[in-house]
Amino acid sequence: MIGNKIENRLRQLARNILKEKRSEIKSGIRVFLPEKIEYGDLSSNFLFFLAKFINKNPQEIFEEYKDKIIKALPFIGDIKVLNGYLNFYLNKKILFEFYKAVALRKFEIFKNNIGRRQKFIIEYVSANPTGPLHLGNARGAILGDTLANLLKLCGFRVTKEYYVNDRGKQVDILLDSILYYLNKREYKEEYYKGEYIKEIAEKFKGKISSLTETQLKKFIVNYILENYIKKPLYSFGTRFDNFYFESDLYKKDLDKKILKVLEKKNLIEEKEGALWLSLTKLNEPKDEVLIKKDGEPTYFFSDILYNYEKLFIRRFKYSLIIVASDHQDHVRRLSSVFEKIFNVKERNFKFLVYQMVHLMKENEILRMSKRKGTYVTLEDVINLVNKDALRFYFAKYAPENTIEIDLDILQKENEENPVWYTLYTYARFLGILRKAKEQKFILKKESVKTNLTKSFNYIKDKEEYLKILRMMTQLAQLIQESAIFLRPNLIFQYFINFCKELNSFYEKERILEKDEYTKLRLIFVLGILNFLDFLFSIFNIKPQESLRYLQNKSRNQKS
RNA sequence: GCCCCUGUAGUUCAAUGGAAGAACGCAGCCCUGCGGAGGCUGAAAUCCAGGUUCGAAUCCUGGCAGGGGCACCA
Repeated sequence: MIGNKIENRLRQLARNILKEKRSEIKSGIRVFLPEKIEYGDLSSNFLFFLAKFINKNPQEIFEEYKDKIIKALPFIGDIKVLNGYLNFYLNKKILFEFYKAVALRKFEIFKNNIGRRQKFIIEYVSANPTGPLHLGNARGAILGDTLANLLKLCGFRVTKEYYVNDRGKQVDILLDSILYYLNKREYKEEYYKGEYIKEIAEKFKGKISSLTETQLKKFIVNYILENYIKKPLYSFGTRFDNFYFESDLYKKDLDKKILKVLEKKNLIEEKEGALWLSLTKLNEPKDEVLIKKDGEPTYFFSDILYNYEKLFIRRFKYSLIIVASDHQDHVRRLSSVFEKIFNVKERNFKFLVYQMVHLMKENEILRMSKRKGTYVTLEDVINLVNKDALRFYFAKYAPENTIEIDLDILQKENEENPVWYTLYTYARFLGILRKAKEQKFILKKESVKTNLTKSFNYIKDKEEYLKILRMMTQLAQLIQESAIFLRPNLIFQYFINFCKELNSFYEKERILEKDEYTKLRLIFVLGILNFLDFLFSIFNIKPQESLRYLQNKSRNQKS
């Protein structure tokens, strides 16, 4: 990736100039995307960094080392200084590489290799199999999907996993809730309510007497997993590589092994009939129960086993767990366990805590609770609004921000939702190809290949065309940045800005003209459409060929 | 009480210590058009007070305001 190449060369040059400060150079000198494309295709803080150690301002430093900088970066193109930034403009050779790539759908050009084929497990959603998924889970799903896609583009071997808590007290309560419905239990406040309990009770009514409780629980959990979790996830566009069951952790004596390890480290204590992990010895505010006095392991203990299994048995080099902020403290303690007891480095065991999704109703937060049966399921919401609209709506937010959506507004969401803008842009450019076809301009793959160079030579000095192409090249850098910082919302921002440029281009430049260059311009359009396909795919969205869906949606709104 | 997250145009959001950027709304302009559900132009913002820094929306300290968490639940 070109940004990394520049970064390495600049760091090398800094080492030559400064003759020391090695560690600071590595983290201090960076290449990044400039605020505006007018500033360049890529930028660096190189001069600011040197200014710290050399008593001169960035401009003077540039004058002094200009030749060396140019010599270090012979492959790049123009190098300019503005406001102390070093700005790079890619040369035509590099631009042509990108041009060729998008026209021929060779999206590898946007990849990088910081992952070096290492195994990366990303765990997300992982909602309890005690009821339907709700809207908040969808935020985790879109974050996980998008980050998984980005990490793959960075060369990691990614496994997407859903952890199923199929044992423990909540599952016991689930079974009791169903038995209560069938008049086999006394009422308790804690029982789950909601239509699905009735449905499952009716479904399993006949089998109750012939099955053990353990078997029943297994059936029920699987039923919920299939119908109330996997099904809405699939229609939302989320696929997992693996569903890992908590109960499987206790089949290989891993629990005994881990307990022994902890005992050896003198971190186990018996208090009030339960087995405790002495986290206070590791400077944590409180201890944690591992085995309850009834002999059952806690969720926390299972999580230690589960993540130990990920890192040391399945040998994932990197683990990322995406959770909502109501798990923030749990996750912090877990991280502390792995760093302090198992010596796992922070960068190998990462967490992304995203803030809650609040459903607003008349300016008040609608509190969602599975037990009370007062929640809006993901399925309900994607029946109301287009799932891509919902995906895009969530994709806009940085993870650490709370999302507040009014259901009424979400229902009305049509042209106000940015996804319509991107789809509209796509449709406009697709319209050009369709019109071309009507006028007997048919682009064959062979013809694209043979005319690529001509097409590039035609567009390469035209400002409007060039701006679009240059923006496309920036995606390579952006993919790496948004993956490293776990911020898929950066891609969203870029997407909207890119569409804005496309519409501006569309107004200014005509493609289908009565001259001999139409074919050359059509190749450019083809590249744009391919590129948009690629952008949509990062969000697991497939662009639609027409906007008919949207028109129906607006009509529905009126009726 | 303790811990975590957030406070940016009228509104909803963005910005790894580096050049505050969009969308919706608002004002003006552009329809004999490759899809006007567009485009162009403009007005408009970093909660308050200190500090660190060549440089702070971003880091630190103290306020103020909102959200989340502090179970032998998951």
